[in-house]
Amino acid sequence: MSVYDHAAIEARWQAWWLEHKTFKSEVDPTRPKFYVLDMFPYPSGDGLHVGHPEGYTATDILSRWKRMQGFNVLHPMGWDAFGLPAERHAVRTGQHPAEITSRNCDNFRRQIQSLGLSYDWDREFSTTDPDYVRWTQWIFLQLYKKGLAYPAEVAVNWCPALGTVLANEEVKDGRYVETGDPVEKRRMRQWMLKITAYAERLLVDLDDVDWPEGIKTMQREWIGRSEGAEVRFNVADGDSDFTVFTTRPDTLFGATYCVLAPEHSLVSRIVSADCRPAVEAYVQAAQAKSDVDRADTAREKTGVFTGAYAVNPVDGRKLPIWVADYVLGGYGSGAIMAVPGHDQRDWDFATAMGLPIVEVVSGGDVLKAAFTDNEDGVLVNSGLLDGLKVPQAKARIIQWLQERDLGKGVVNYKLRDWLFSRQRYWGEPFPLLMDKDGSVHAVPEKDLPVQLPVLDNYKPTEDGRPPLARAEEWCRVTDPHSGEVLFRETNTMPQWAGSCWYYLRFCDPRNQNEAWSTEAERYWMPVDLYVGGAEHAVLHLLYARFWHKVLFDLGLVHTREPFQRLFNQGMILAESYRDPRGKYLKRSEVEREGKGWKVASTGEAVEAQIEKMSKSRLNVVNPDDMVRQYGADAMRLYEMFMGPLDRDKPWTEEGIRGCHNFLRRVWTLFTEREGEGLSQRISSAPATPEQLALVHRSIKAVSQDLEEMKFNTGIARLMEFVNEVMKQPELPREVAESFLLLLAPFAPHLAEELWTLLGHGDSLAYESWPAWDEAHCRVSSLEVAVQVNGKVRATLQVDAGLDDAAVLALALAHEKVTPWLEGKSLRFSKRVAPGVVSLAVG
RNA sequence: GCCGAAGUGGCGGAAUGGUAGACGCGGCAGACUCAAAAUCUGUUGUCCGCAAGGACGUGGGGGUUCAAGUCCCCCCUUCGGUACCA
Repeated sequence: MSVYDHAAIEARWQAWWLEHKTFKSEVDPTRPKFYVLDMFPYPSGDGLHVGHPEGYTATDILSRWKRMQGFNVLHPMGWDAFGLPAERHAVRTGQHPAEITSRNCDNFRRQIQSLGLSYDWDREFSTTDPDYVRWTQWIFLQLYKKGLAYPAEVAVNWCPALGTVLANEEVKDGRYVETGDPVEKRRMRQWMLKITAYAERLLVDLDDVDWPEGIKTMQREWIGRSEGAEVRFNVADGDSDFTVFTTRPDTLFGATYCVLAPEHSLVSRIVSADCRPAVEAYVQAAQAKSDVDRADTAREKTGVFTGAYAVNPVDGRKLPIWVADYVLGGYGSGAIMAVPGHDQRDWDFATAMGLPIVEVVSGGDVLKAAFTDNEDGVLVNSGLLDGLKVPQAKARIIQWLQERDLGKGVVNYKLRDWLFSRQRYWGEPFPLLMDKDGSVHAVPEKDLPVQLPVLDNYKPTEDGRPPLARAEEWCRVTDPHSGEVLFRETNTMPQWAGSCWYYLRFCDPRNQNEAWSTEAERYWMPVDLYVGGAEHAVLHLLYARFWHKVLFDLGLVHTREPFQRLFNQGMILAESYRDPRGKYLKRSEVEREGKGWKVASTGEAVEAQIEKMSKSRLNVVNPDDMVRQYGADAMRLYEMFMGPLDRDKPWTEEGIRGCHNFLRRVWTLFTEREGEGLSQRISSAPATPEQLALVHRSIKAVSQDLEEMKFNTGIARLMEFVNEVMKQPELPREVAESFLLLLAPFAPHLAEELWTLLGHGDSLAYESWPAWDEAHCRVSSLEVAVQVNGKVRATLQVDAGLDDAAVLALALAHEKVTPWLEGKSLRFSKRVAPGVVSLAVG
């Protein structure tokens, strides 16, 4: 008997697939398409860890399965290769980021190919390829021409540690989400994309995609639509006014003061002389306050009176105007009317400052807390609104305001425009030129791509301008027509740019004349299944949807949404070990001691915990090691066998060993005999009814599990099949072949090898997926459990053809059942399922 | 605080309202072996019992049902997301 030599088998088939371009796909209108896409990786210098291939394996299994079902499968892979790590490396070493990137891509490709993933490698590209950058810039120009890209002097999130600005979405609690570096506010001229123009469609079209509800909810909350009204307030004894946004215009009679955000432009104009020092101090302090501090909702509310009053448009009452930082400058109009009776924040503020609280919606006790019910509450103390319920009162007052031109119903969004420029080197240059007056000129499309200049230093300039400003020659361009000297934009695009449209380029990646052909886009799009981590729930997925909608409006794509179905795989976790001082230890430095762990060299007790894999925790598992020891097929199998794809799961080496054992059992099943070749167990005899039942049930179960992406239970079915046939002396050829086809998507190398051993000359990649026949799934006899008052008291073996009445009679007469019925009256008796009889006595 | 997901053996996990724990890991026993490893076979929720068998058991508490891990109500814990958005 030969041994299962996974290394040789896997090398042979990987070479065969590459050489024969087995997984090359082309537009073919005669066949149905299936576009299955992985979120492409940033090729870091560390290479893959075993978390990456989880999603890749799942999509690969589906790709292989869909091919066997006759689909024309588009399954591409590429590299999201612009980004900061390569740039930092370049700053340190002086090497060009492109060199580093290209090395990393080679490594990622090697690792991915070593897993036998069936990508169409003819479609591979990197977002940093000039050929790709050209079209990224081209799309940017389309946005620019539509007025969706504009420069603005804005308060930005400046990260001193990185020397660049960040998008709102990249900052949380005043820190950069990736590194935790603090972020501060600065005013700078930046390029913005008008994503807010698409807020409503980005929200509404979520209804039409098959995404996890959680992700949809996160996007909806990020967009943050709220319906309300804008109301204009005049400042008493002056000629200025300001507008507030409120979702509760019905409570207008309950407003007892107004608040302006510290940033509000009106503050300095209306402040009274005696209040001015206090207000100016407060505004300054608010500006100096870090985002971390301002984001702290638990802290006491603060604010100062301006000395000015606003006039409530509904009743002419004078309301004091305050400045407080609980009102945000960037949302709505940066000003509110405060209704402490019915808004908890206003209530807190009013209580702290001794401002009056008035009840205008009955149902609560506004002395104790704000009453915020907005459905059944009835308006009081509100003139024309008295007696109305909240929804009716809202409609009524909006109408009243509109008739008098004092306000109007509006919809507001939390979503802000997308800050789209970065002060970095390793990104796409903007295809834009500035003249002396500061007017912007688009680079003609024929001159794209605008390539990055070569620099000898990738740091920002001494005076804080982006690295591209170092390339003085590159920056100066002479207009061929006017002879005028123009200056290039020295900001670059954020890393999100490249990933906003790569799924479209994959449809037609070698097109030299356009970003993609209509033919390819119409055939392949939309992406039928998109698999990746949930960490991109808002950022990438919102940005890509935005670009896609712009492209849709331009007639360049034919679907409203790019990703029809989205699936988020869970995280792969791993055990990590810390000594009593909290220092992390490698797996090789610790050993088992009873139920716990100890340091191998010193015997000191060690704390073990399951955590996210990371370099700093010393618990990263490298797929190269796993492939070497157990093989790519075992690696793939284990990634899927660990548990449901969407859950977080801990990696254990025992687990992958188990999957390796299973594959070795399969190998043994087919090859066990003296010498080489096929096992004598494989027979030409026809399958018995029992064998047919086994194989047809397996086909059915595996097919249904694949349909639902339940890979773990699908693999369990394959294991059950092998456990069963291992007990039998013969394995009919037809049964063996069906099994190999079921195994093929999961463990393709071994399946190919054994397929060949059975005498087939070609790859099984395009063999038909086996079909099951319900008639064969049936068995001649089955077990029936008999429950008495919900507890199983007996099981009987009955002929499958027996009718319910007969089975019931057998159950009632069974010797283990009768004692439970004695002296009781039968209240319920029924065969409630093929395998269950339920009896109730009392 | 709010939104979302999840709590099942020693571990990863399985289970259209119908025999809880499939499948795998780990453990135990046996076969093979001079021996070990590998492999194969059996066994393995907990408690009581020699056994037959019984009781208990899916985070906790109620409820619906002939029947609840699954459906309903309340609560606890963990993990993600979000946070003064008027």
